[in-house]
Amino acid sequence: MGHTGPMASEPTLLTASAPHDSDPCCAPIVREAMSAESAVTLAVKFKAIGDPTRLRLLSLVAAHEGAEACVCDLTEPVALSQPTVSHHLKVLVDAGLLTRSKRGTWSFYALVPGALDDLADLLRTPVTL
Amino acid sequence: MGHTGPMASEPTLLTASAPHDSDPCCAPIVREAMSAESAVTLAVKFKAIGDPTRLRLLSLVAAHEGAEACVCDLTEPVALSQPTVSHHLKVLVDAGLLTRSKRGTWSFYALVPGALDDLADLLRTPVTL
DNA sequence: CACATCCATCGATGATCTTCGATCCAGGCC
DNA sequence: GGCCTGGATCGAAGATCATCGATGGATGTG
Repeated sequence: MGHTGPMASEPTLLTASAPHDSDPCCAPIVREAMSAESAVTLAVKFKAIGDPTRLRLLSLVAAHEGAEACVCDLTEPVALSQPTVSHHLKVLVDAGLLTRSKRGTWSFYALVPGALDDLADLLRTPVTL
Repeated sequence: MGHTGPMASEPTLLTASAPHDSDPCCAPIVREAMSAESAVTLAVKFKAIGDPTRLRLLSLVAAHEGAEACVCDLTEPVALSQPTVSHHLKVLVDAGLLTRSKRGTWSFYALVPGALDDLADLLRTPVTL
């Protein structure tokens, strides 16, 4: 589906700022630390885990036997209907955080290896302020 | 404001799963790796950075001179109105990611030290699967 | 073949969110 | 005091989202 890239070109959240200006406020230049496109791409991923249900689904999948789970494993713990769970799983797949593999009648969802770690790296502040 | 806690009691996203069951699907028990309350609390933080505008605001504040910025510094880079920028900043403050300090007429926003790193730690997978 | 199970997709509905102009409050300045 | 500026708050409009029941496709079973 084209979502398994290691998002190599993603800049870190905080790039170094250049020392500048001396006014107390409203400096004419404000260097844009993050491009608008990168923000959109990144926001999709963070928005995917910015929902309690999807956060629990992610956790349930990872904690499940074999680090994968099918939809029928997840509907009961989150107490939501099957279409709703399928919808949330699709969001997570589209965000590149989960993979779907069909075996027989079942669809098994599993964590994309390193996807969460990549997100974690982007949140790291480069220097302790 | 009560948002500067190090969220010590927050469990990691992925707790160890107990080996169990042998059916291919629909195991009767699925241990809940993350409580519903933790998911809600965490989702608030991730939802806060799950928006392109807020992601850029966070980045702009961090990259700004002195690692702080006022509203008038941010409206132009994100090309949004002042009320909208104030709203987004409030969301970030409520999520515990930014602090607001009023000096004179201006409100200066700055990163909460360690807040992003705490989020990053929660995303880390405990064991490489 | 007939039937059951698992699941994705399709509207629809109600809630939440984003954005704005208008307004109001607080400080600084004449 | 009067005036200006920075910013928070207040509705309101439009968009997006979460959730569901209903449906249909795909696979396995009798």
